[in-house]
Amino acid sequence: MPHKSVRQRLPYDERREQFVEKAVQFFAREGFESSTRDLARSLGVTQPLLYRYFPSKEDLIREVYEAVYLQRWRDEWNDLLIDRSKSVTDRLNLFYTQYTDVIFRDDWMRIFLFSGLKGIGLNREYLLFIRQNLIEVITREILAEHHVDQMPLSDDEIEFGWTIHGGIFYYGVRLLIYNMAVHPDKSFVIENSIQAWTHQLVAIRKHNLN
Amino acid sequence: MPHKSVRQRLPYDERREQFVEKAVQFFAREGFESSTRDLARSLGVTQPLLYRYFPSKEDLIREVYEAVYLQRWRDEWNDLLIDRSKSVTDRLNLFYTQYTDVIFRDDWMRIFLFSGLKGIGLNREYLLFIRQNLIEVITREILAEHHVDQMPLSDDEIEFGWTIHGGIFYYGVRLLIYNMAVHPDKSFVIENSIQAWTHQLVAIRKHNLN
DNA sequence: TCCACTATTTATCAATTGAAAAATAAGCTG
DNA sequence: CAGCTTATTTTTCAATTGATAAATAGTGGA
Repeated sequence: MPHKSVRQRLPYDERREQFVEKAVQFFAREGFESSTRDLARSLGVTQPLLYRYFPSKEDLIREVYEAVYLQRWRDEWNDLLIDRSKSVTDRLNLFYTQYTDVIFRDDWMRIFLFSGLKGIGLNREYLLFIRQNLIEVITREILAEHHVDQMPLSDDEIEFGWTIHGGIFYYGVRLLIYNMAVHPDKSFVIENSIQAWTHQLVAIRKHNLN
Repeated sequence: MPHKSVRQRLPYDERREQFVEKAVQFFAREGFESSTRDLARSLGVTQPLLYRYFPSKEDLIREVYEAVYLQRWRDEWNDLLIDRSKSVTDRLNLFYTQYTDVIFRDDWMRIFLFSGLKGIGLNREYLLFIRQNLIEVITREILAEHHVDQMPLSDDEIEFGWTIHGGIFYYGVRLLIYNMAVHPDKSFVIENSIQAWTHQLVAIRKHNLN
């Protein structure tokens, strides 16, 4: 009974997608310094096959970044955040619940941190995106709801938004990177962060009005 | 004119200390996957010399962790945080100013994140230490100052402490890992975080008293 | 059924890696 | 100055790495 070398032959596009998808999980687990041989093994193919689809390891990694960062933001979130038929608190609760469902995953978190340490440009671009589409929008909406939106946003107010956002993000880091025993209820963290955000932000603005 | 091979001969302990110290900076800059040859070059010695002082690269890295984590906490901070001759706000301001002076450095931040991603045990130990010596202590002190310290600390209250602490920590991540344009005034972040901490913590306790 | 195309594997290379063994030289002690 | 100790370098190895070239085998079309 000869061992048939089961050679799975897939269409180009299908194989390529499969590679990127699995590479996300693999590199998140093992880090980007892991070998292409190990990656190929976890894919059930031989290592040179990777080079039919990606000219170099670096190119593959770039595709991994793009798959993680750029393809997981939902455009509907932009609309949700400025939907004034809901209270800001409701909007923020809804948004952060969904957003953390997406980013509080092992692959997202680890690749975000791995790529940050490697000094990848995509990382800074993503954070710039977050600033413009999250921090600034939310800050504006909170101030509007409290009728203190006569003046443009200040650096102080933006910075405090980052601080709160970072607090929520850090919950994911403790949970997924450090495997700590965090509060079992994610919504507790979100609700309190939002409450602190609105309260403290209004205090900052009123303080700076003088 | 022959090129004299300047062979610097140092006492064992001195050379060893030098190696660990410089290795901290090197690995923070280049990551732990960098070669021992590059490290040796940056030290001005040959690569096999490292193996006279550390049995393996892994052992050297472990010493780097210890140098970064364990040797930078100041015992006086434990006293400062419970010094009730000062207000909690003053204590926290003072503490976080000094603490962030220590950890908001390229080597500390990057090694903390690198080692976290590699799943090193030391990392979790450090966070346990932070919980006991920071989060819990601070939470207790805030509640005492507001005369609502009749009941023991709850998970809710601890978790919120982590959220605020994480917000401050994230400022360092944005500054040193992502090289972003953060608020130029570190003390602004600290002051607002402390204010949000005390305010929201008391709110949580009062809410849970019902 | 045969052929052409190409997805996949086998075989291989040069560079880099962590690590060990052997050779050398600095510096102390007498 | 002789001689011993050991810090440091030179030499070398086997394993692993990213990557390429050649060989092989599925698959669809004529």
